[in-house]
Amino acid sequence: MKKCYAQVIVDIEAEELDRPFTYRIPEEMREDCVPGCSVRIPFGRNNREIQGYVIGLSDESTLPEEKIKNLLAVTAGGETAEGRLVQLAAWMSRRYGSTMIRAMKTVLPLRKKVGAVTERTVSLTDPAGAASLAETFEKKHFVAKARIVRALESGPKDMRALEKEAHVSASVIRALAGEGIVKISVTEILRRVTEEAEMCPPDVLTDSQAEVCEAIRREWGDSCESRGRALRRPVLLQGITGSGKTVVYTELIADALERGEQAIVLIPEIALTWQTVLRFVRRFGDRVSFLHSRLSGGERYDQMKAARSGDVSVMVGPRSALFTPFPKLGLIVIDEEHEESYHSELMPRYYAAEVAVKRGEIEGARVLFGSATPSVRSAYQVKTGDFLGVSLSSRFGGRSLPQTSIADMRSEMKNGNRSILSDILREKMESHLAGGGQVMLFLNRRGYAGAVTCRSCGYVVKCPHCDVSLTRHSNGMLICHYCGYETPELKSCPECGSKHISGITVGTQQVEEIVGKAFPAARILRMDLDTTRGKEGHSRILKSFADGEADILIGTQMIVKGHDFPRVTLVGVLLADLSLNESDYRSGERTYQLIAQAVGRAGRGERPGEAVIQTYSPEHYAVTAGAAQDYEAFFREEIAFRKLMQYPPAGGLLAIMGSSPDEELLDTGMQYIRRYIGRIDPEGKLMAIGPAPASVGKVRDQYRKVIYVRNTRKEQLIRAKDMIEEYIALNRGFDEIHIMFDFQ
DNA sequence: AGCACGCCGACT
DNA sequence: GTCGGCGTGCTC
Repeated sequence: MKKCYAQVIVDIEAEELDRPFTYRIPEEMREDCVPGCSVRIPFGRNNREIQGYVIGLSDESTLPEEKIKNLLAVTAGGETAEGRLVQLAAWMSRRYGSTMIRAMKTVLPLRKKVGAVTERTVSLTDPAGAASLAETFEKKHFVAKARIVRALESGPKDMRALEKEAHVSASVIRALAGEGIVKISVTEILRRVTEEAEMCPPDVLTDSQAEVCEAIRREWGDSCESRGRALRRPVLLQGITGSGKTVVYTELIADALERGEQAIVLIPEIALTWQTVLRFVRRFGDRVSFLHSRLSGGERYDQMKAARSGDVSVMVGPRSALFTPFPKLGLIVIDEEHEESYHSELMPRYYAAEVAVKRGEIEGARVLFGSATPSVRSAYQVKTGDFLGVSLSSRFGGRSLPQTSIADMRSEMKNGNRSILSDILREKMESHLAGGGQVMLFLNRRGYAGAVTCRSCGYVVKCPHCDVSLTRHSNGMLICHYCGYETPELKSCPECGSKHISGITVGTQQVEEIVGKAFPAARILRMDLDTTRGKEGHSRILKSFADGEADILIGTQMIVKGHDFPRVTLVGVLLADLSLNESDYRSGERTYQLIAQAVGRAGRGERPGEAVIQTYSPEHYAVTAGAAQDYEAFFREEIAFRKLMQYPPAGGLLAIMGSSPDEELLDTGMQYIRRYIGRIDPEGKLMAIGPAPASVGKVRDQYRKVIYVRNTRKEQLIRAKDMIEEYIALNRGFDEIHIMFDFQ
């Protein structure tokens, strides 16, 4: 049957209207009317013509036929920033399998909240004549107007406060404003950082920075004017920490501004990269604005409005800043592209890097990724030629990479050293501390939960089918989260027979105690969730360490990100390979990134740095390549593994995640889906595994199970997803089960 | 948000 | 009667 009704979101900023309205699609518009397009619609009693966006189509409607109006016209929707964002939302809802409404809410700036921040103030145009004015109103029995004037005699008032105080509705105040008796002024609540920051002239580029800029401009055809809105390849800029990626971003942003275009810069976490933000502000002044998690809904909304109106041209922020509605977006930069925070955990579970490429396509904007340790997925895109890869090789100021040594904890154990510090790390700490250098000890806590390893030989208990490590559950069973394989807990190591096989349990606190005993004279700072609680907790610790108030800093992930400590000469990575044990196909990638980042912290000042990596798997490529900061070597091994196992990016992976308070119901439902996949794919081309318990099997009394479907071709997976969705919609048995799809 | 509808006191 | 301010409710 022909789809003849459209669900339309109305382009009016009011909470009560933030829901779909049904319109009839005239015969001649049925072809053009697709989700994501914009339409002209009659709205309200007077049928005034306004803009709307189609979020879905349907064959029938529950509304009485006479209530439904016809669409007036269908337009492409690419003319306004909103129209293009709605197109993007339509793509996202297809790509990530969410509803269109969810995608729209992600993409469009949220509507202003009622009673949120004080924004409008009302004042009298002629305060002196207030008393007589009020009297004339009272004589005419204009009670509401008189009350307003009386209330304003004492001075300007906030609009909402005035409404309450004078017991009037907004319409009366607006009427008075229309007569010119009061003035409604919108208060500027945009936060400006410019005043705090001195403006700086453009950086002087090093040779290698200038070269990289030129290569990128050549690729995008920005040096010769004539390439128009052709599709431009995204660029992956690889540069080790300290090589000056930010300088390159700044240059290319300047290019965009010069063309009269705007730019978006995504950063992982504003608190951790405040320095980077300040650099943009120093260069571009009040043309820069930024988003962060502390902003209220209203403030966020105002930022977006400032972007649309052209008050700002550069938006810096976390992944949500990707949806800034600029009139002519010219460049999207994603800094530290490999960071986890670019994956959304809410529906739609989008991946910012991927959405950025799509937005670039829709807007005709250039896309630039930057990272010291690119995600395997982006590096793969460079290999296939979808991205251009460029790299900044030399470290700023010609400083050399740290010297690294790998400490094999298995032989330490054999030699009778059961401590968490290897002999070599202890020796190096002694000499560096004696030489006046600072030491950072990085405790890798990733994969801490559940993985079972042998302390003698480093053996990790893995699933025989999936090549990921098993997780220990409270019932004493070891379970694979990919295929559901189960085996009872081991009493001794199958490799060497040692009894020291268990989950590893070490915290920063224990490390602090041990280090304190070994180095009684050293001043030690510890940084983890316990010590950083409270306002500005962690920047305070980092600052005091940077100021030289301590000799040793001990911490988890948070100490290796983004901070510059020029006096650190030695970095120790404890339990470097712990993250290898995560039951996830990306564990090697995470391990490499953590090690490479930690090693990169050493020797950022004048003196050369050293790093010691303690590990149970000294021969693993993620460890050796991480120690050498050799991305190429890591990537070669990793991509071979992914290809062999058909994991992304070599193959597509679709996770079908089900949750329900009823475990049995959930299990039958997921089994049905599994069987249905078998039916639509009799040849077994879709490699489905599961259902298995999700990595966290139960959250707030909701049981969770997952089915993985793998295939080299993404389109196959999208098709399968669509069919499964239909199947679920048709079967009442799924009413009590919540199903989510996640493409990787 | 913005508009019409209807209530109600006041005035030709 | 009817004029006009003022609050309410609805928008496919």
